[in-house]
Amino acid sequence: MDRAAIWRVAVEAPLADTLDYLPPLDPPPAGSRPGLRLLVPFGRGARVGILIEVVDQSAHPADKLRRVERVLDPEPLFDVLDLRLLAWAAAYYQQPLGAALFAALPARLRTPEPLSVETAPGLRATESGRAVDLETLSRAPKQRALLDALRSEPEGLTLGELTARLGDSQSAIRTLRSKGWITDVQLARAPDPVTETPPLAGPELHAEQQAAVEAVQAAFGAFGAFLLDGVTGSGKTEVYIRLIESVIAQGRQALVVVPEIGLTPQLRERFRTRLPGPIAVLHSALKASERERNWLRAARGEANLILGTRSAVLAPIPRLGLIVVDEEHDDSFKQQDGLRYSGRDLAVRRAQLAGCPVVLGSATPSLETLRNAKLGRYGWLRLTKRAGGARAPTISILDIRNQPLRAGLSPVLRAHMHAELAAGNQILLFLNRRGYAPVLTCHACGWVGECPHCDARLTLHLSERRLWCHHCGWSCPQPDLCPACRRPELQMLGRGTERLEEELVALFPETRIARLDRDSTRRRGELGRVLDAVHRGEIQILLGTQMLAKGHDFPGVTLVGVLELDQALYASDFRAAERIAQLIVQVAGRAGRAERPGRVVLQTRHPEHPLLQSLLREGYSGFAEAALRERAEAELPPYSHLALARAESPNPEDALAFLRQAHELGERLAADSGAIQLLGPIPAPMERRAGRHRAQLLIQCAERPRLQGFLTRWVNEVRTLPRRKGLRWSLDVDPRDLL
DNA sequence: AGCACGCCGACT
DNA sequence: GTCGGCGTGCTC
Repeated sequence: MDRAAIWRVAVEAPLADTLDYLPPLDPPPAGSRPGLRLLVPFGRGARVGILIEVVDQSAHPADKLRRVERVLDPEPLFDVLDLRLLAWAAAYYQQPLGAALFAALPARLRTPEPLSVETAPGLRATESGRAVDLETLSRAPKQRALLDALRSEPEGLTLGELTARLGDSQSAIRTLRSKGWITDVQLARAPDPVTETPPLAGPELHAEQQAAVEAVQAAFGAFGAFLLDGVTGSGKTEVYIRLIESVIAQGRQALVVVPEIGLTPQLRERFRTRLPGPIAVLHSALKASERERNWLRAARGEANLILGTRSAVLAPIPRLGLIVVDEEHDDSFKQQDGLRYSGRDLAVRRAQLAGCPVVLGSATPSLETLRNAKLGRYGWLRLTKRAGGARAPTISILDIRNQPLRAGLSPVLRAHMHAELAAGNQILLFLNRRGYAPVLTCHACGWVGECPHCDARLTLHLSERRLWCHHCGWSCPQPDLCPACRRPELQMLGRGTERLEEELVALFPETRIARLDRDSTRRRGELGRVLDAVHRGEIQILLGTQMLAKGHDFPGVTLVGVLELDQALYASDFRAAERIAQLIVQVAGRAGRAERPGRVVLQTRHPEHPLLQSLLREGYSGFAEAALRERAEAELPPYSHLALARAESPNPEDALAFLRQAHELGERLAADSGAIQLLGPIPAPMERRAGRHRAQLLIQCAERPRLQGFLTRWVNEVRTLPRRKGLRWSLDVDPRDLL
C-alpha cells in the first residue's frame, strides 16, 4: 500500500482549523484536486467541505479519522489561484479559511445539493415519428429535414441548435408536433451560445480617455493598479468598456465590481449592447438559483464579463484578465459582518495574484487610493473634461447663523429656489434624516421618546402615526398624551424628510414635489417611478436622503441645496469629513448640463470649517490634500493601519471587562516593540443598541505587516479568553467606521 | 454553529 | 428519586 493519503478539508462550520479525513472509497475521476466540494461526516451529521490539500500524515490520531462520504462535483469549484486568494483574505481579516471559502460560495452550493443542471427547451422525435417513412414528407422538405435531424439524435436537439442547422422552422415544428411525431423536451445543455449580434460601436474617445485606455492596455498580462480619477460625466464607463472589449478579445474574462445593486441594471444594459458574449451578474438580490447559475458561468469561464457587488471579487474566474472597481471610494465595498473584507482591497490583491491590471475608478477617490497614486504605487489616470463640454457646477457656502429659517431653508436659498422654479428648472434638496421629527418631547414635564433597547431617540413617523427606532427597528404607536404626565403637551422637534416635504408643499404651493428616502421607496418600483417623473420634468423639487447621491443623473436640476451639514461635519468618526466631501462632489456632479450648469448651496453654521473652505476653493483635490495632511498629523489611515475589536453583551459591564482583558493580553504580546498601540477599550459611541451593551478597542500600527503579525498571535489568545454568557466579539481589520 | 456531556433545583 | 436548566467543550 502506498503512503496513507490524508485529505485536509475546510468544513462548513465556524471552526478555526481545517479537519483531516480519509479519502473516499471510490476515488473521484478528477483525482484528489484541491477545491473539490465534498460531503464529510461531522459530529452526528454531515457537512459540505472543500478539499484544501492532500497530505501524508495527520496530527489527529489515525484511528479517529473518518472517511470523506463522497465527492459532490466532477470538477473542483476553486482553482489554485482562487484558493490562494481566499486563504490570503482569511489570514488578512483574521478569519478561518472556511469562512472565506464559504463566503465565496453561493448559498445553494453550501448545501450538499448537486450543481444544478442548466436546461434548454428542445424537441425530440417520438416513437411514431421514428417509425414514419420519411418519403411521406417528400412534398414538405422543411418538415422532412427537421424530422430527419431529430431522428439522428436520440436525446433531441435544442431550439437553438435546430435554428442553427435549419434556420427558422416554426411552422414545420407546429405541424410535426400536431401529428404527434415530435415532442417538446427540456435538455440538459449549457445555454445556447449567444447569437453574436454585432455589438454597437461606441463614441470616439477623447484624448484623456484614449490615454487612459492605452496606459492600462500596456499593462495587460501583468499586475498593475490604476486610479481612474475622473470627474462625473467624464466618461469613465467608456474607458471600462474599451478595456473590457480588448481583454475579451484576448480570450480572457473581466470582472467589474460596483457598490450597489441599484447600479447594475443600467450598467449591465450598457455593457450588453457594447460587449460580445455572456455577462454573469452577481449580487445578493438575485434568486438563489440565478445566483448559482451565474456564479457557475463565471467559475467555468463561460461568462466573458462578471458584473457584481463586492462578493463577486471572491468568485472563481479562471481566465481573469482585468478587474474594474467602480466608485472605489464607496463604503459599501466593506463587508460589515463575518469575513469583514474590503471588496476594493481584495480586488487589488486579486489582480496581484492573477497578474492582471486593476482599475479603481472614482470622481472622488478615497484618501487611501489617492495616497497610493501619489506614491506611484498606482498609475494615476485623470479625466478632467466632462463629455459634451458641460461645465462643472459651482459650490457655495451659505452661512445660516442668525438667518430666519423657514422649512429649514434660509432666505437666500429660498430666493434661489423661486428663481430656478420661475425659470422652469428643477431643484434637489438633501436632508440626511428620514421620518417627520427626530425628537418627540413633552413641553410640560420634559419627557423625551427614547428607544427601550438603545441609547437613542425615537423618530416620529407621522404618516404611520408611529415612533420608530432607526437603530434596532423597535416601534410603538404615536402617543396622544405624554406617557409620563398624561398631559396633551407633546411637541415634535427637529425635521426629517417627511416634515420637510410637508413644509415645502406649504411654501411652494404650485409646485410638484417628490420625496425619495427609504420610507418613500419601500414599495417596489417606486424609486424608478419617481426618477422617471423627475426625468420627464414632472417634478420640480425632489427632496431626499443621501440615497439621491448615488448613480442617478439629474440633467434638469440646476440647484442643489444641502441642508443640515453640520452634525456630519463634526461627527466623531475621523472619516466624516471625507464622506461629506465625496457626497457633495458626487451630488454636484449629478446636476446640470452644458447649457444649464448646476449650482450647489451648502447651508452651514460653520462656514469657516477648513475642510469646507478647501473644498470650495480648490475642489475635491484641494480638499483631499488638506485632509491627507490632517491624517498624517494625527497618524490616522492611510498613514497608519487600524483594527477595531468590538464586543457586546446583554450585561452592562461585560463587554468592557472582556476588552480590558484583551487589552492586557495585547500589551504583553506587543511589549517587545512600541509599534503596536492599543487604545481603549471605551464604550461604543452608542453604548446600548438593540438591548446589548457595546464597547470597542482600537489597535493602531504604522506598519501593516507588523500589525498583521500581532493580530494573528493576539486573536489566537483572545479566542481562549473566558467569556461571560451572551458576550460576542469580533475583529474588524481596516474598519471603515469606528462605530 | 449544533450537539453532546455534565452537575444542581422543582416535579410525578 | 427524576426532568431539565444552560455552562463547557468538541467536531477529523
